[in-house]
Amino acid sequence: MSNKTAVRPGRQDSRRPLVEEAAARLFATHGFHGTSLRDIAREVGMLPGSIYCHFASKTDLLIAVYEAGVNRILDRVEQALEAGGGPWDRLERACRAHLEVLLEDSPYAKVVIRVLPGDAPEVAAELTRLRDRYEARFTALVEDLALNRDPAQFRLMLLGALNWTQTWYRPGRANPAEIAGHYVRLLRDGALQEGEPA
Amino acid sequence: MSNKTAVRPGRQDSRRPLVEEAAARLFATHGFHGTSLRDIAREVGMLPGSIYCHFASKTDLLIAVYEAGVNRILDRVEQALEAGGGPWDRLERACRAHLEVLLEDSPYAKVVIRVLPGDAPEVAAELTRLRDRYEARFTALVEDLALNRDPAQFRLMLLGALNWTQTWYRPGRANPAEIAGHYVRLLRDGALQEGEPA
DNA sequence: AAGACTAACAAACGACCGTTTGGTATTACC
DNA sequence: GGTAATACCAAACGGTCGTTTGTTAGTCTT
Repeated sequence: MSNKTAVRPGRQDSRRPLVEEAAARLFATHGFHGTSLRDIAREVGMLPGSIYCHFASKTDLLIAVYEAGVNRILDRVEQALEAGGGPWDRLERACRAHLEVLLEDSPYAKVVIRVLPGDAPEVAAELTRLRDRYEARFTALVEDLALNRDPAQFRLMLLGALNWTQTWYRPGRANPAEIAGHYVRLLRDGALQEGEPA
Repeated sequence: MSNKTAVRPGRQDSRRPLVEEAAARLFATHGFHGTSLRDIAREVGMLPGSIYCHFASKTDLLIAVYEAGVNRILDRVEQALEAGGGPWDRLERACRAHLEVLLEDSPYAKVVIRVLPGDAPEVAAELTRLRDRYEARFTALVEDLALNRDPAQFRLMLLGALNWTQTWYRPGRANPAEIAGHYVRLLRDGALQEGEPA
């Protein structure tokens, strides 16, 4: 009776990525405390205890998702910046990439924005460190604008507005490209310069 | 042995406000799922079951806190608008009031921003309705600006940036008045008009 | 082919969860 | 002063939580 081989894949961590992805999806939609290991296990069709074959604890799983999320945002933004261009163009493309991965592509990215470091106090410092890796990239982009003053407030305002989109965004209305365009244009020119005067 | 009267206040709901306030504080810092009724009860020195003398369920308690939070933000903003002024001045004062109550004064307000309606699916519609009460007030303020286009994106960007401050704000750095001033000025004039050219 | 290794199961652990029940002491009302 | 109402205690309910333990079945190495 050997016609049912490959049911158990054995050594190669085959289902680890599946666990991670299910966790990302559930953390993104229900939050960290709102998701149980049993929910995650059910999603990939295994038992709760089996998760510990791949992750030492629930918070370890969160860290893995968090890190993957930051990497995905960074990769996507880096890729969007390869085309070069002026500092304002580059900033807008970075914002567009940020919103695309956050709102449409990746539940991993959603977790980075949705789950606060304080949700897992024991690893809060680690999560903050991961978040800061991305914020640093954004700081550099804003510095390139060579603003006369308050680049920090500029950065905080833009990043805050971008991240908050997750609470109201629904597919079908304004898309990430349009939102990024609006936001960067507003910050650059101001609302008083927008559009043609009637 | 009647020299210890007034230990039990009896009929008048004396400790109900205490329960509500403790819940607001804990929901604000640890989130809805991260706070147990036992945590709340311990904070006010009573037993978990006793909370049900005042609230029918944990989600009912959340609704009460949520409603109080929205009312506090609305009251504070309304009060800040009494002084009149031009539409841009009024908007800045509203933002300042919003940030003051959110960042410094009231854990109730923090809950409205921190806790997402989806955290309590059974009452999500009710929580969204409460949130919308405030957003509507803000929409009116933006309409008064008579912008040429995209008042919706303008409102979403400003409100998003304001609400996100809760994730990075620490007392001692920029205060609410300064943040509101920066944000509104940026949105009105744009970063290119900021400061004196070197 | 034998042994080391590991993904996963099966089952349980103690702790904690939101909630309920019943009793008790205090207060307000007629 | 008797009675109803209430704020709270005391204790438990069933359920779920993150996690652990022991075992089984398959793969990889040699």
